[in-house]
Amino acid sequence: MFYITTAIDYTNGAPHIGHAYEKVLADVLARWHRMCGEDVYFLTGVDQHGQKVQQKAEAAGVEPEEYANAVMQKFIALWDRLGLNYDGWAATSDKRHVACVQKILTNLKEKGCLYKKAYKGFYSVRQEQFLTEKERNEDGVFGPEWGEVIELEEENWYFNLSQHIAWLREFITTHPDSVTPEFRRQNLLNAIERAEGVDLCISRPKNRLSWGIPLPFDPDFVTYVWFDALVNYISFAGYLSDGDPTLPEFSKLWPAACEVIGKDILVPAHGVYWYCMLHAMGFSDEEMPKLLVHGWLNIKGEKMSKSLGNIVDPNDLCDAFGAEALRYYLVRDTKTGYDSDYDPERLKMIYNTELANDLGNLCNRSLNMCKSYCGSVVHHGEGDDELSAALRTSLAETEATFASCMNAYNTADALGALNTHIKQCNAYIEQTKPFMMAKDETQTNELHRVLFHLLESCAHIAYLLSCVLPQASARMLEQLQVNAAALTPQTLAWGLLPDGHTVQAPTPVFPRIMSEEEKAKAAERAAKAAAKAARKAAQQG
RNA sequence: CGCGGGAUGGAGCAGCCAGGUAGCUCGUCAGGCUCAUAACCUGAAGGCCGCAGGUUCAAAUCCUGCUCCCGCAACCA
Repeated sequence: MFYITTAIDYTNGAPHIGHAYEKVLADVLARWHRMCGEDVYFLTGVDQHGQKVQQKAEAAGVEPEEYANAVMQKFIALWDRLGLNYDGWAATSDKRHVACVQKILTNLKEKGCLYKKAYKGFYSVRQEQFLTEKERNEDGVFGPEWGEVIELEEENWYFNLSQHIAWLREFITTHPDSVTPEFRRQNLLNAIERAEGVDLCISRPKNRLSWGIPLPFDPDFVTYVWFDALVNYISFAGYLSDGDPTLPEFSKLWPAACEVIGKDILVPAHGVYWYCMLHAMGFSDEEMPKLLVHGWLNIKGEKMSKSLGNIVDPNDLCDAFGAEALRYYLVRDTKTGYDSDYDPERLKMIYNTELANDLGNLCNRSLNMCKSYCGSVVHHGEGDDELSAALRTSLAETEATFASCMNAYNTADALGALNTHIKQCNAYIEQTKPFMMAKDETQTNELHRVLFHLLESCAHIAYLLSCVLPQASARMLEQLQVNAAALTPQTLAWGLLPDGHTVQAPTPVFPRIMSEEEKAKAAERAAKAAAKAARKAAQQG
């Protein structure tokens, strides 16, 4: 079982391209493992509780639940548009989740992991949190970013996080695959050193915050939003569900093979709180989830933020370039784990070169030659030649590289490998010149062999791309008349197209995206080439 | 000495862990082709691999020092 989750998005604002990146990455990985014949469960959702949602709702004059659900619809609509194929939807106001969180809290209290104590300190009304000495600025005062700061004494419930830190350090140290990439794991280890000796406050007084899950043993409090949100990975996997038929069977899913999160919520939320929560619940080292930590998409080197006003709406990109172009860009032009720069010019460039010019054009010209020269019937042809043998070797190597990269979450290099083979196919056409062979009846056999090699390559590529471009892939396979339902990357072998197989006439799957200016420039270049050809013809004549 | 990421031809990146002719994509220039989505193929120009030392027969790669950029308060993946 490959159980993959994403961070659940906070419903206090509309989704942006960063949200889309994480979900597309997870969807691509989920689809890949599904292709490989594994049982896959892909969970994503939204984090609805907490102070900020309550505040936004108050400002909008609606109930928090209504507000959270309205924002949730924006996320769902975007995920639909981007073709996310998730199996479970984790919305934290879901009754099943609430029940699970409360059971966990009850269990932890019975185990003695929770305690109530009074805390007196400086409290930021705006940020709704107690401040520590670290929050003081150089002048020894709390800066204006905290708004009004008052001294407050308050009782709250605490989770004995500090009791688990020694175990956590040992676990992370001895489990190199717990956090990917490696340098993020080092970040976490550094953070653990600093996290010592502090317990986690897991409650908020109801008079301050009502939009949350009530503590089952103390009705004056609701659960701290992180303690609530992190539980989604197990609550929606069926943990403590008493066989609820609307939820999966927990023992089949857990532990998660891959929890996809952003770099900002590794420390302390996932790397410290979550692992320690699970440890407190009684999960063993072998039952800990693995974290895949991705970087951020920056805008021209700057962090994307509401305050800078450089937020990118994925819906606009879908309008301009199409959802699949965006999917391809997000997993092709980012190195998983590291920050990348978002640049719409690059999105267009990559789409035009790799999908339109290289792959789309390859499929189109190959199918077109098959139609014109062979009545759209694929013949294997007798014998062999060096160029064709090299092409088959290239394809086999490409498929191996693609698989190993995808298994290592390295989507960029997986797609890069495919593109390299696509380029080789285009070069193979120039080298073998099937369009010349078609004019010579004695070369029919060679022509058949070349076209078969091209179309067979197209079929393999289209199939492998289905985890990134499900719709475009389906259209290519349709034109190639290949049923990919029973295929797996492991059993993918030469000969998908049987001798005598009939394909369809081509229709471009990836039309080029060009502005009027670019069209004019291209026309100018074409005119120049035509003039040159004419001049040459005149010279020869 | 707070932590971490980065600095490689015009742009974006790989190579560094396991030293040995500096690679990829885009762009530019020239040539070729005509099956194709004004697409494709070939070739060329363009880099003292941030700076300074050191180790070595040999350093983008290892070591030391330094400079610069970006994150680490909030909005926020």
